[in-house]
Amino acid sequence: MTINTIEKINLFSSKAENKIKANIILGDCLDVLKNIPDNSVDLIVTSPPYADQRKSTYGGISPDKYVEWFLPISKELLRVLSKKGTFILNIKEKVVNGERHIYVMELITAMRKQGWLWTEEFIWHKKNCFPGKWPNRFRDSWERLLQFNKQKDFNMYQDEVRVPMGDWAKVRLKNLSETDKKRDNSKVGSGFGKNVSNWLGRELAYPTNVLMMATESSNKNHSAVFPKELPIWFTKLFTKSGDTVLDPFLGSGTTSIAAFQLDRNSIGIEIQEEYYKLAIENINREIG
Amino acid sequence: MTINTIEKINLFSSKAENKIKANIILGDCLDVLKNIPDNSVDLIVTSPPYADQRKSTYGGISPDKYVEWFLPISKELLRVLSKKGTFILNIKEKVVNGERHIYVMELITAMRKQGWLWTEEFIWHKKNCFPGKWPNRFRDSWERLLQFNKQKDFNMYQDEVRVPMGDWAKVRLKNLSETDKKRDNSKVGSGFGKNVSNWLGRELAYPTNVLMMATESSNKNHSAVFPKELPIWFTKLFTKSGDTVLDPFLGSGTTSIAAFQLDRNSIGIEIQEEYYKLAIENINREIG
DNA sequence: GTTCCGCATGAATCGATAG
DNA sequence: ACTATCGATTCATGCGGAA
Repeated sequence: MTINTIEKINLFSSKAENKIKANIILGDCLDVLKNIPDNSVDLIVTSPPYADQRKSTYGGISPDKYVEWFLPISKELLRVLSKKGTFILNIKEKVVNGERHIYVMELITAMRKQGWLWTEEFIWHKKNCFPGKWPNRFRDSWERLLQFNKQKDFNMYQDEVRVPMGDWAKVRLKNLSETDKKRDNSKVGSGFGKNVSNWLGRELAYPTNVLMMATESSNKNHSAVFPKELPIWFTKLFTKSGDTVLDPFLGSGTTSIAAFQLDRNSIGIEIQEEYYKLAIENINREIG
Repeated sequence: MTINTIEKINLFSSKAENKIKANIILGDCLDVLKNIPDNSVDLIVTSPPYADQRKSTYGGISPDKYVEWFLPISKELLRVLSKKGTFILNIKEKVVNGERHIYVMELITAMRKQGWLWTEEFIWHKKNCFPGKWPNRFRDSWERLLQFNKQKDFNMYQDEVRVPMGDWAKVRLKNLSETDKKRDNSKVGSGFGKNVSNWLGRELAYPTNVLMMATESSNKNHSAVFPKELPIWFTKLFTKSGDTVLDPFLGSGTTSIAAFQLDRNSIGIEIQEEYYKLAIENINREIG
């Protein structure tokens, strides 16, 4: 197990420990998780390898064995999550033999038996989904974002993600992507809090449980399936500054970057060295 | 069991029997379905009463007994559906005790055991969802449109639902829905097939499995929960002219109207006399 | 005949109150 | 304690009336 820690001063903290730490860890998450204390994480956001994906890494989890593979991990996640914390699981069942496989439904059932509450199911509506054409199926342009909690009473900071009234997705995405480019050089970036301030004066509304976000395809080094807006949105919604965010399947580092920029501590675990290095590289680049 | 049949000549049919029939039937669908021959229906589109809804009618199906209540019906539906036919089930689980209930997942599992294939899950993204604010939950703005089939090889006419490409399409579609309503009395209406013909010359794209449609809210006589675009879309996608569409929970007649306008035969079953009469009224008004 | 504004209206959910 | 009912909350939409 190798740990790489990136630190910065949290200007807004009044605590003695006023540093924000991003820990990037190389290792199998099942092992690494066992070293994380109980109730110490405020938010878990992750997009685990899908069934039959990333074969080289996890030995090719077949759809039929997906639940069996994931349950020991979710058990550890349940342990490390704080009482009022939230677990967001990005997942989508694949088509097997012309039919949608039921491992996601089985997983929800099994996790409920483990003690998780299945609080909500958000939809990630991908505007630019994977192209293609099949005789009996249209392109799949949505994924599940399953919300699990330990108890009914969890932390939720709804005001942090309010959006202008009307067609919020369009306006928001447009502003966001434009600002995103400009902000590339600005070191102070804290998500798109800045943009929201531009909207003051307009009336704000609470969003719904459907998130319309485009996938990021323009990344040269690695195609981030998970757009940064996703962890940003959930981090703002379910944590406050100084909290800790965990991603047991970090990939190229998106979750950690989002957390770091929003002044949240983070723990990112990645089993593959190539991605581990890439994640460190990416997070260092993002903070300038 | 009372049957009301509305007929019209199918101008495009070359068959000897060139009439299109819309049968509206008053009765419990479980009884009525038993009189429908095997493999005689090409598409089933329905939106059954949700758990704990419409108590007066179905005796208030509790979420815990929902599967048990629905399975005998789905068994009949499996029998009457043609080999290459499709069953579209509109459903959404409600929140019970702070948690999403799992009766929908249990239903899918149980229907698979009955012999159904769970081919796909479309998302109906409702733009105007029910308002409200809660401390731990956002507004629910999507519903499931579960697609079931008898076999992997089913009829699907993808070209019938193609839409113009690009952002331009959005504007166009918006205008469309507004115009559509004004044209409520137009006798020729066959969904927005007419409009598609206006788009000839434009580049067309296949849609995805996310449908963005608003609920029709302020209908004077009775609010149709199911926007007409929904059965229109699925009827065009999964049937051809002269085929038969079935809705065992007809409500105010939306499915039958869509089928009739698209030159498909239809069977609509409704248990409540009030709705039955309303459906007949609505379909007669639609055809002028 | 247009466009603009105001209004009623929902496949809901939570928390409190009452039996 | 556990269930049943009720009020409060909130926003996209179509309709009707007015300029």
